[in-house]
Amino acid sequence: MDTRLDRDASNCSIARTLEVVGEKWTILILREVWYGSSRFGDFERVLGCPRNLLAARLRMLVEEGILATETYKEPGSRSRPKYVITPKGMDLVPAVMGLLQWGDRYRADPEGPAMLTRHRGCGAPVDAQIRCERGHAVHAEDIESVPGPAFRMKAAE
Amino acid sequence: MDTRLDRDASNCSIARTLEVVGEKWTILILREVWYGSSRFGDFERVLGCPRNLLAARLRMLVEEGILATETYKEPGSRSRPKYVITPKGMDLVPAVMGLLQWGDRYRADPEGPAMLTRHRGCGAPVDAQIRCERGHAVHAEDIESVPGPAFRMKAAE
DNA sequence: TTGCTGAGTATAGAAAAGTAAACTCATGTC
DNA sequence: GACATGAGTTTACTTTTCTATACTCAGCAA
Repeated sequence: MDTRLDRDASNCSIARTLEVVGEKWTILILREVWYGSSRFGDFERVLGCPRNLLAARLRMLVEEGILATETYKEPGSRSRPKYVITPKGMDLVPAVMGLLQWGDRYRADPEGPAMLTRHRGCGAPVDAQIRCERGHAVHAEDIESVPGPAFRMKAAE
Repeated sequence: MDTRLDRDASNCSIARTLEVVGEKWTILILREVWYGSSRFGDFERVLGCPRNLLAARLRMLVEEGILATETYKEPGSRSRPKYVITPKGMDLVPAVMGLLQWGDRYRADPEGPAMLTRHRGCGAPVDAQIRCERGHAVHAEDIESVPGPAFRMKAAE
């Protein structure tokens, strides 16, 4: 007899996001798209990712609507596919900025980061931060997590 | 002969962060810590994660300084270890908030999210966003990535 | 018509993760 | 002293993921 009064952790937005972007290479592919890559060969060369995994990840990202395919044509060659980011993909930027920022703080080279991110136009460095709807900057310790509409408990076994 | 004039992608803060938190279960363990779990048995029960992997991930998170061990004592039992988050671990919150937010937007149940995050005290919902040092809210499209102090090109092969 | 190129597919082997169960170890209760 | 408990470790096996390399395929060019 075992009364498990635990929160049902399968019903979680973090876990569900990780189902899409949690596999190896996926976030690094997106990073390369942000940095300007768009072709199969670009990703392969810069990332050193195996071709079959690269093909599988790109296919999945397109199916999920995070990337979309377009075509390009080099003079003297036939049309080939390229990959561009969609608005749904752009919405992953805050999460990846958070990872970037943590790495810059705790795992960068002694000289500093390899890439800097700036606000285009104003030129000032950018960072990911947490704000509440009223515009206050929120410290991580001041975030309160409360059950939402889809909150469920685990079934007893 | 192969002149690779590619950016050296190994020297990247995103990739380095993923080396620490990119394995399966790691971020979910941190989520449980934020939601209040601290004991080996809590994680095992709520996550359904295999014990050997759980032990390995906890050990790694402690080695990295993201979690720390303390002891607790139930009356009538001996002291046992528990896991608490460190400031270095709290600095991962913006990244995980970004993942949570994306999942809430694109992969939540029809009724809505399972958990809501609020600013303690003011009570307003919080979200991860990108700002520049001058305080402007920055759209993902307006982020410019430029080479930083540790920028390197790949060696030609 | 032979070769070249970019974008894949196919396949085989290695590594990691998942599953399940047994075992250890310290200490507190009966 | 015998047993219970939480926090692991160990072992054995299956499945999935990762890596590396070879192969295919379409169209352009010589």
